[in-house]
Order: sequence, then C-alpha cells, then structure tokens
Amino acid sequence: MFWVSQEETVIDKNSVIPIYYQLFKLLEGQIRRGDLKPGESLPTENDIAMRYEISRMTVRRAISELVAAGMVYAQQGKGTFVATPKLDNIVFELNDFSQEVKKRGLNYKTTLLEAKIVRADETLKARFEIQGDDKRFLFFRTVLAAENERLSYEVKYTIYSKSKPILESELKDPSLPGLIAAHTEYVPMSSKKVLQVASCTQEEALILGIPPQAPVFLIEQTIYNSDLKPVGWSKAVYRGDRYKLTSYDGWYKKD
Amino acid sequence: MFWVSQEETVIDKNSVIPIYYQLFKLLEGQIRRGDLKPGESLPTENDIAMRYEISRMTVRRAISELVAAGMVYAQQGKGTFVATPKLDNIVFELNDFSQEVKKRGLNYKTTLLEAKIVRADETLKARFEIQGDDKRFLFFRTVLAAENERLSYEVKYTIYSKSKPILESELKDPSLPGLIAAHTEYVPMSSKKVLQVASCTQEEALILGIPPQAPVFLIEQTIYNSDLKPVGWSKAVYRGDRYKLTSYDGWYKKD
DNA sequence: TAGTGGTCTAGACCACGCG
DNA sequence: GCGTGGTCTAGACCACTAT
Repeated sequence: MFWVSQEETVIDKNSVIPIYYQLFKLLEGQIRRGDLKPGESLPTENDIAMRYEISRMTVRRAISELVAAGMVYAQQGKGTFVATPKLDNIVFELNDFSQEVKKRGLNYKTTLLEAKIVRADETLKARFEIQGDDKRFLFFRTVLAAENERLSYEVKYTIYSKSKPILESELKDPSLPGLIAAHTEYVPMSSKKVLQVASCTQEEALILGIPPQAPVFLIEQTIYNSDLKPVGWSKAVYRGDRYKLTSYDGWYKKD
Repeated sequence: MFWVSQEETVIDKNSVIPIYYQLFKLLEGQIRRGDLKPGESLPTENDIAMRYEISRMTVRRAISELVAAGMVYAQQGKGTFVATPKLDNIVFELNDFSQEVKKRGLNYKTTLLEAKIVRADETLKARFEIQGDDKRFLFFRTVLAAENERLSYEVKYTIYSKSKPILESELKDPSLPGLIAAHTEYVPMSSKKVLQVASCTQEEALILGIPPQAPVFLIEQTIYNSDLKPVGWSKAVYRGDRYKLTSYDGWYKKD
C-alpha cells in the first residue's frame, strides 16, 4: 500500500498533545465522517504505525480508546472493524437529584424534618439482615425544596453507634453514605438503588403539596459495607411533574 | 524498600493468564481486603515492577484497569492512591425492556396493532425538525405482553421512503433503529431517551388493562442520524406495577 | 504459512509536585 | 533536584484466523 496523500495528515510528533490522542481523533473523525463505514476494517496496526512513522504500541493506545468509545471492535487474527452504533441501551445517569437541581442554578434547600433514635422493628431487622432486638437505628426525615417548592421527601436509616455522636453541622445536607461514614464504624463500599413509579400516599402528598395519588418517582437505596452487610437504607419520593431522566446513546459526540 | 515476603506472591510469568491481569487481580484483592485503604498510596510503578520482576509498562496496564474500575486514581508527580467508593451516582441500565422480560424467561410477545402511512402534522414536523408538507411518515402501534399480561404500549414514527417497502416479516418485533435502517436511507447513529412518570390516559388504561390514572413509566425516544437529524421518534408506556429499574454503584463485585 | 491483534520488555524522555 | 506518573519506542514472541 502506498500513499500520494496531499493532506499532510496531521500527526505532529512535537505537539504537546499526545500522539495517541491525535491519532484517536483522526480515526474518530474518519469514522464519523463516513470515510470508514460500519463493518469496514481499519488499516492494520502495522500499516498505521508505518504510515505515520510511530510505534505500534502508540497505535494500539489510540485504537483502545476507540474500542472504549464503542466505535470499533478488534478481533484477534482478523482485524479491527468499525462498529454499528448500539442504540438499544438505556443508561439513565445522574449525579444525585440534588446535584441536578444545583446544576440548574436554582436556590435549593434541604430541610431536616426529624432526627431520632429508633428501635429495630421487624421491617428494619429484615432490611438490615439483623436478628437481635438490641440494635438501634438513626432515623432521618428530610425534604428538598427549590425556589420554595418542595420537590422530594426522603427517609433514611442507619445503624446507631453510641461512640459516634451526631454533630449539628452534619445535619444540614445529610447524604446517606456521608451519615454512615460519620456515625458508624462502617465504610460504605457499594450501593443498590431501585427506581419505581408509584402513586403518592396521603402523607407524601401533604408534605410535597401535590394531589394524593399523583405519580411519583420512588427510589429505595441500600448501602453496603465491604462484607456486603447492609449499613444504610433510604426511601426517597420525587415529584413526577418535576423530575425526568435523560439518556444519550450511540456515538453521541460530547466535545 | 526490601522484602522478606514469605507469601510467594503469585505472579506466574508462564501462565496463560496475562501478567497484567494477574497483577490487577492481586492489587484489587489487596484493596478489597483492606490491606490498602482509601487514601493510601500504592507502591510506585517502579517498585511494583522491580518487586515482581516485570516491565513497568505491564504494571501500568494493570493499574489502568484499576483506574477504569474506579478503585484507584493516579496523580502525576505524586503517586497512585486508593479511591473512596463513590456512591452518589445513579446509573439505571437495561438492554431494552423487552430483553429484560426475555431474561426472566417469560413467554413474551409483541403484537402489532396498527401500521400505516401518515401525513406530517404540526407536532410531527416539529419533532422531526421538518418544514414542508410533502413528507410522509410510517406509523406503528405495538403492544408487548408476557404470560398473557399486557405490559407496555408503544407508538413509533419514522420517515417514509417509497423506495424501501415494508416486509411483512420485519413487522414481528420492530425496534425503532431496526425499522429506520430497513425502511429509510438513514443510518441511526445516536439516540436520546427521556424517562418520566405519568398517570396513564384512558386509552392506555384500556390497552394495558389497568385502572385509569394508574402510574406508568413513560419513555420518549428520538433517533438521530450522523448529522443529528431526527429520523425516528417513539413513545412507550410501561405499567408501573410491573417494571422497576435497578442500579448498582461503588465497588460492586461482578465476578 | 502468512497476517492479524494481544502481550511484554527494557529502555528513554517528559511534565508535574514537592522540598 | 529528585521522585512520581505520562508518553513513546523498537523490537520480541504468542494466539488466533484464514488460505
């Protein structure tokens, strides 16, 4: 294969931008423009290395970025091929509903309605996979409001430790993992969240100022320590008319 | 730094398992066991390379896997440190509601209620960012049922091309990207989905066999081609009492 | 057997953080 | 200035695919 290329193809070895990144962008552009179409094969790693007079390892680094982006796939012994965009995934992603509100630049405020120590009832014992009756739990009820409108209501439980007192300052915006790290000897390691839709209860309707039976998001969260022991549990209700989740898929361009 | 280690630490250079992967697992285990705690630094890349008599590039490959897993982070000039598990993300992920049903091993079936060619009204023209009145669209209404219970109802639109006839066989389980690829000259490249909660309409209640006003998931999807031109649109309604989304976060162990 | 991607090496130089 | 991680090289051998 030989080249009479007149487009002096843009790898600047003396640039501060890493070579692998320049090459990644170059190949990405060829794929997005359609110079390389789904199913077609990229030049071999050796071809690319020789073409641009760079090391094959550097070529591999660039290609591995394309693989990570889902734009190509490699097959040992065969070659590297342009992928077909996968559009059948749904990945709803957000950093926390309250951060979402923050991002929109609204005045938001978390209000602590109640904080107390409670005994274990059967439901709690089941949720925390605990047997004895001696355990006590910290219990919180909070409301999130933005622009004087109440948006969500949350109850949280975590295991109570006498030795770790609650500081007033920490009650301002208590996230569940934060509470656990501060008031128990446990280290939060993983969490499970389940999202459902529901009609809100009478109590929730009153707190959020919406009609009874109004549709709401409901997120139940369980926090685990490194032994997969549940060390925190929360249930949050979000107004259905104020929240939505957005998902982008395929070769969506971010930059 | 010197070593009197008696635990002959398990890097087998002649194994079929790549060295970088062995090292990745070794370090991952040390972190999960708590030998290395959040905030602590890993040995330097050179230390690890010398300790196990392997190349520094191989060490870097192992560490980059840890970085990708969110378990460590590297800081140029300082070192590599064990991360604190981030538990404030919510990533709801599924491969498609119908695949979800499939996974549960249920008998599921997609039924085509209606398929026709429609003219562009104002709403459609807005959704497809189109101006003239000459455009026509393919319109589909489908229902998904499992174990003889109707679970979801979906309407789909895509731009109509005379030259690409609809094959009967393709109507059995028509996914929106599939329809677009088959019946238009467009290549689906990216999609945007918005998830909301709602109370179902009278029509939806009848179709799904649930009470009017019952809470439902509502997913609106727009498919784009490489020019970010909308080439498909759908709206799906899912029974709130039959669907939920689950999210795992932190150092959740998969294997 | 030839060609592909996958792993690995033993160096090198650089940018950055810190004392 | 020194130690750290970040990039890059010019080879090497291997596993896999195709012919």
